[in-house]
Amino acid sequence: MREGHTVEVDELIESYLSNEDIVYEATQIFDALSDYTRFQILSALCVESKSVSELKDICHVTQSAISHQLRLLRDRGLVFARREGQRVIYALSDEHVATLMRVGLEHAAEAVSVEGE
Amino acid sequence: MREGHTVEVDELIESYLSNEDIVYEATQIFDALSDYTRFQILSALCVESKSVSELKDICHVTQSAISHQLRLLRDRGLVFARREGQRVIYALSDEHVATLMRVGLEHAAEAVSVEGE
DNA sequence: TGAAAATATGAACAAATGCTCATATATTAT
DNA sequence: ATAATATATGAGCATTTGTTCATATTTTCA
Repeated sequence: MREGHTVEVDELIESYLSNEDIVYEATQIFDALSDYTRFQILSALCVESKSVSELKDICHVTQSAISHQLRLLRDRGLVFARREGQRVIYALSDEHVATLMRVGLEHAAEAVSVEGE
Repeated sequence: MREGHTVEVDELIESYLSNEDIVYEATQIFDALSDYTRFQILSALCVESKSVSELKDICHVTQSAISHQLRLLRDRGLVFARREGQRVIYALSDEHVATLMRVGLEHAAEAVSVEGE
């Protein structure tokens, strides 16, 4: 969309927009994706389920920081955990997350390439 | 996605994930959508371009608050402004925003309906 | 030119956020 | 039972965030 072109919004979507709870819930999922560490966690889980320590290695932050962020993601229903011996394995629990990340990354890739000249 | 089912991530997307700048840029667009006021602004602009005072009426916050948020959205390249007499008309400048909001709202609608029983 | 209307912006501040540190809990192996 | 490993969690803290208030800036109209 450029130069004054507007997007058609589905009727269904418009009905969602008038529902405060739904709008708030939507902002919550975007918030989950707005932090660098959480985004790394979720993108790692998009590829495959992983333990806390694996996620710690990927994200280069402390175990505590990972656990705190995983709790937030759990509370928001974006991931779920299952114990496997000493390890706790986390997995994505929402199919929309991968879609959002894909669209967000496509947007970002364009933005970065434009900015870099 | 449920019960251990994992999502296939496109090769292109995986290359994006290894680019720090792109990942950061992606978190920035999600951050833009993570605030209730900004989400209202962007969803209003999805339907049609609007002036600051129109947005103020829609979002039920002060003119100053709207202008501050519009500046943030402008700085991140999500909206652009054109003057029309005394008014300044804002419009979406990114086609991905509408897609993201649609997917986010679909997710939210499911989440809210599940929570509500 | 001067007043009114619309928008932008800087300072200040309370609230939220993400991290670290210390410590608790849970599981396995000795 | 005890130690070692993996994970969770509460408190504290520095930073960020979203808002309000006061004040600029811009445009129109009398």
